[in-house]
Amino acid sequence: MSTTDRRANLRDTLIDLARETIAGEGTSALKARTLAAEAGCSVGSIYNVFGDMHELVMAVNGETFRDLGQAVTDAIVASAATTPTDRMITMAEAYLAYAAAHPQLWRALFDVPITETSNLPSWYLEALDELLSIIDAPVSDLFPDLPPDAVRLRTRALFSSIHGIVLLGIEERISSVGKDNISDMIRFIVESVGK
Amino acid sequence: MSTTDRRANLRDTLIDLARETIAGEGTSALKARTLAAEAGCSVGSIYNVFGDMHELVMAVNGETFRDLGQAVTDAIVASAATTPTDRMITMAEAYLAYAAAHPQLWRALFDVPITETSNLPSWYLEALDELLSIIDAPVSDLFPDLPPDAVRLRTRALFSSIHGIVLLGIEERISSVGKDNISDMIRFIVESVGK
DNA sequence: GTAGGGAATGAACGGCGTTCATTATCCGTG
DNA sequence: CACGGATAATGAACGCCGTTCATTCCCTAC
Repeated sequence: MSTTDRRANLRDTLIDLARETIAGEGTSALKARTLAAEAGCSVGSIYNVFGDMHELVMAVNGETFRDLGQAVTDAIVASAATTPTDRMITMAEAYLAYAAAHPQLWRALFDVPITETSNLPSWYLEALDELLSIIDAPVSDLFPDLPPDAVRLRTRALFSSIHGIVLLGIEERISSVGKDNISDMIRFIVESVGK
Repeated sequence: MSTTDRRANLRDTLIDLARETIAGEGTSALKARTLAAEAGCSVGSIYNVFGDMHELVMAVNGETFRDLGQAVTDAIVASAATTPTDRMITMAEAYLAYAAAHPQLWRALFDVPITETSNLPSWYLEALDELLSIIDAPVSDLFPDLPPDAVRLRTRALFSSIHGIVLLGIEERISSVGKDNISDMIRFIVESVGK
């Protein structure tokens, strides 16, 4: 095995272990020394692969984004939903299901520091853009006369709304709101938009 | 001045200084040593007043919550909005305005760790509850036949939606979405709900 | 076999929140 | 006023963190 291969191997190993830790105990539980011990390498080796720990989290997030997009797409393909509203509901429910199934990984997606948008990797905005473009389809069907920018604005509004409902819903799931309630809230908003 | 008074004074001083730091550079910029130097006391004294730094942030958040609620209430009182929909829009715009004016203080409200809901102070949930009860009024007017629980669920959905739009909108304000766009998204959602 | 260079190493650094033995201060009592 | 016990203030020290870098190791090309 060549040097390059081993390096790529270590990269994959680190990402896998990091994802496991994040999924189980959250981003803040990810420690360089612990990770190095788990991976069977030194702390320094981590920094030969990633510039810093944050970059590693972002690498995990990249894969999480792909998974999430796939989950939403799969849900649409698998469903028999026909009307734009039904399709939007299906997507939103898939989003909720993913967040509920992998709360810590999902949370890590939006835990990135936001001091400067410029230091967000470009693929990050592109990944979100891709997610939005999936939702564009039913929104566009719902408002066939609108130009693409206007459709995208409504898509953004809809996605942000669902995101907010899921976010606040999941965070205080003990207090009052159960998963059924979150579902009801999602349907209320989406159905309101879909006439 | 009695011991108790000075202690209360120190408490207020620390909260004020902490708010200044958080408002200017964010929660993560709040350091015990720096704060002690600014307040003219030792690091240990901070821990005589607050159990830990997190508790201090929560104290700041408590006042921020009051401010925010007041801002929303003031907006309603000042406006000539009559229809439920107009009143909801007024509230949502006030929420956006507050978040835009004090982004770091507003963000700190939702940066609390969420491992256990039980360790969230009860006044925290009550403060959010109070905010929701303000919004209940127009929602109840809009759906006069609904029982209080159902109204509250729709209120929650609406608030969460606006929150999500403001959250994602403010975070990437450089990239694409301007404040006007955020306003448009808010109106789109609220007006959809308001028929 | 060997020289060169990139990769691996882990001790060390600086910064953090938090603790706690020590010191200073207050206040009710004799 | 004097004194003693409780209470508050202090900041050095502790443990943990991410990150660095002088050193060592090992692979590869000649």
